[in-house]
Amino acid sequence: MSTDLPHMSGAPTLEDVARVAGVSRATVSRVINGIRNVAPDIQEAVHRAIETTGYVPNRAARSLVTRRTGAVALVVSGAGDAEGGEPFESRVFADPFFGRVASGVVGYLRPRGIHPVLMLADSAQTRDDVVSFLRQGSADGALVVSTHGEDPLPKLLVDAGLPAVLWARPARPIPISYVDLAHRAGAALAADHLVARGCRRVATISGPFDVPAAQDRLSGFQEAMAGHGHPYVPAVEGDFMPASGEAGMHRLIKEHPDIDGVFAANDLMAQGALLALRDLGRRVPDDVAVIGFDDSAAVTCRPPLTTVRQPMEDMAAEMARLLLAQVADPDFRVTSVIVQPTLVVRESA
Amino acid sequence: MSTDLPHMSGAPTLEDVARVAGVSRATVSRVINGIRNVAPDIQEAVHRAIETTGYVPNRAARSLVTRRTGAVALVVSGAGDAEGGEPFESRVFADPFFGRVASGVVGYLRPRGIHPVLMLADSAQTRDDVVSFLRQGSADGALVVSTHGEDPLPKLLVDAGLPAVLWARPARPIPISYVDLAHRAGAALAADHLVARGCRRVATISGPFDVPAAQDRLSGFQEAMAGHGHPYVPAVEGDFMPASGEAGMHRLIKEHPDIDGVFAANDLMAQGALLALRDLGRRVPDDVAVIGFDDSAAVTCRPPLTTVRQPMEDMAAEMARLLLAQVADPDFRVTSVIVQPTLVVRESA
DNA sequence: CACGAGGTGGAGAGCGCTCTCCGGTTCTGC
DNA sequence: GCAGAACCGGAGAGCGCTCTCCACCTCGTG
Repeated sequence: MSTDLPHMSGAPTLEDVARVAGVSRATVSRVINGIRNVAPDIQEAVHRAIETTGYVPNRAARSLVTRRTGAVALVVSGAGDAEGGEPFESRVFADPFFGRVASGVVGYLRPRGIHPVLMLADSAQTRDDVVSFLRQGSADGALVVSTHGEDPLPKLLVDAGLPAVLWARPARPIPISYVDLAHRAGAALAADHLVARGCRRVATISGPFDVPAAQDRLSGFQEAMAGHGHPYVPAVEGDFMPASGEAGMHRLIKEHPDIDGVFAANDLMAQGALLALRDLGRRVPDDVAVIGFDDSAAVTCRPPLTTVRQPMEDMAAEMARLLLAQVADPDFRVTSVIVQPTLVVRESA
Repeated sequence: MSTDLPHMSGAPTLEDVARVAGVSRATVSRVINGIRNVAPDIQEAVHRAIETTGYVPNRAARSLVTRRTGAVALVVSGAGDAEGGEPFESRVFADPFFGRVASGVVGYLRPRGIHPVLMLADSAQTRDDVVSFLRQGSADGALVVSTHGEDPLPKLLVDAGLPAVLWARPARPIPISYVDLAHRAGAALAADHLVARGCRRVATISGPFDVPAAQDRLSGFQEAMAGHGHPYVPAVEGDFMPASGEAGMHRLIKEHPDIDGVFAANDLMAQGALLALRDLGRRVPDDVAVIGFDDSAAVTCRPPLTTVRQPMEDMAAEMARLLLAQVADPDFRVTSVIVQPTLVVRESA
């Protein structure tokens, strides 16, 4: 249907549209970008010409001059040398956490016509790749989700002066925007609920101590319990995976057989804990109440998990919003957003 | 450390490197792209100049002339108007299926320095966006995962002459490359195993009838069972989600209380079926043997699921490989790859 | 020693777009 | 009725890169 122009090779360009519409390149550009006023009849002619030629602006040419790409990098950054030996990408994408973050990012970006470029950084080499990618002008900025607090990527980005927004507060203070959850407040919610429920012997399965969020959830929980008159809370360290929750639960019950309440630092570990409790013949929540964190895997558990909800999609969208603001205005100052969690009561506690 | 050049504004360009190295732009370009011979000492000088200037080639400028971007679109295409009302992106990214495909794609693309751009197409508008995106030259081709067989996107892509590779054979024949699993053979594997195990009353929980893969798994299973002397296999339709597996299992047991073997068209539904069987007090695998499909959620089930393994990561990598071949050589003919599944025996059957 | 072949670096023409000027036209106000 | 402002379209200079020519130089060969 776009064969009206007989002797044109390749994709139509602005020049072609201009010729068909009988105006100059500049005018077509103005119409397309809606910049300045253009007489209505000329606009009409240009639109018709675009229609007949099937013109689509060339992104490379455009971003060569505008210095904008309309793309952002969505980077998952962490260590690739896990014991499992499983490739980093497998672990990342298998994690429902990543899925929800991606969902929130895409939900915000898509209506704005911008798309995320998926990147993984799990080594010095790949971290440099991310920096190069941005410096090349392949994307306007980066949304970074680090799996470890000590991740060096954020600093590299800051040093290179590249727009970036982090998921979660970095372990060391860096002048960079981030979005995070009030983990301590969330953990306190869990503590309050367990105590209100009448639990007297409460323990916790923590996340890895080198993850700031895990630290906060642990200390927040311990503090809140102390406030309720329980200065000592047995704790075991997990790795946020179901198996570690299961193992942790077994250990806790072995060392403290009279436990009647458990707070797991995420739903996956809570799910593992549930499995362990069933194996041990303990009823949930009657014998042991269980509370998770994140509200990620909560409904697929048996019984459905009471959990501290982390609105990941909203937080991810907020990251995207901050990044775009930063890209649009280089003087945009570093801003951090702390989101409040809520307790979702289901059956496990 | 790159302040050696006092009066340079913005990022260093080829020109800057050339000046520092005392050669021409063309020579620097040749060194960077490794094209033609350049005298060793000059190469050395150029590399040093790149080092001191901190030069990174501008991607837009490069792709403007090469007509290559070094990016591919990873498109999830489906219907956005689900009953759930949940946004499309949430459902897509929550699905471990997508995670594994993404993992395979990234695993293949990353070592080659190319990155996938995440796109969702769930309406006529967004499908056009994908086509425009490619026509703009924002990506060199598309990897398309359709959630429904009748998805119109593949045809749009073919009509526009854009390089694309599909996950799974499209419902209507289209001249486009795809990678698919031998679903019927996989279902037969499940049938053989159930029969060999001694199951006499076998039923199946199918996927949505409008998904070609679900049809194939169903008919492949029925055919294989017929071959084993079981011409009639009770079947209920699910939607690949755990809840539908649970409901389906309840229905099957109600209508056929003596069932001793079940084949679910994916692991998620098998997981639901397991839940239902526990609620009903049936032991797995002693009373009822259960086989899933995909090997996606199999290990987190209780008991661990015997399942038909679909090597999704390998298949996704194969898609990427085909796409790059097609991008590199426009005359590359349409190729389809059919992957053979294997049976993974765990505890549930 | 002359001449052609082969190898190597430079000059310069674009790739398709945006955006700053500039010149011409139409309004406005006194 | 005219100066000045406001408006609007065109010309043209790049954005940073690749790549085709072309010029030059060094050999090898008859």
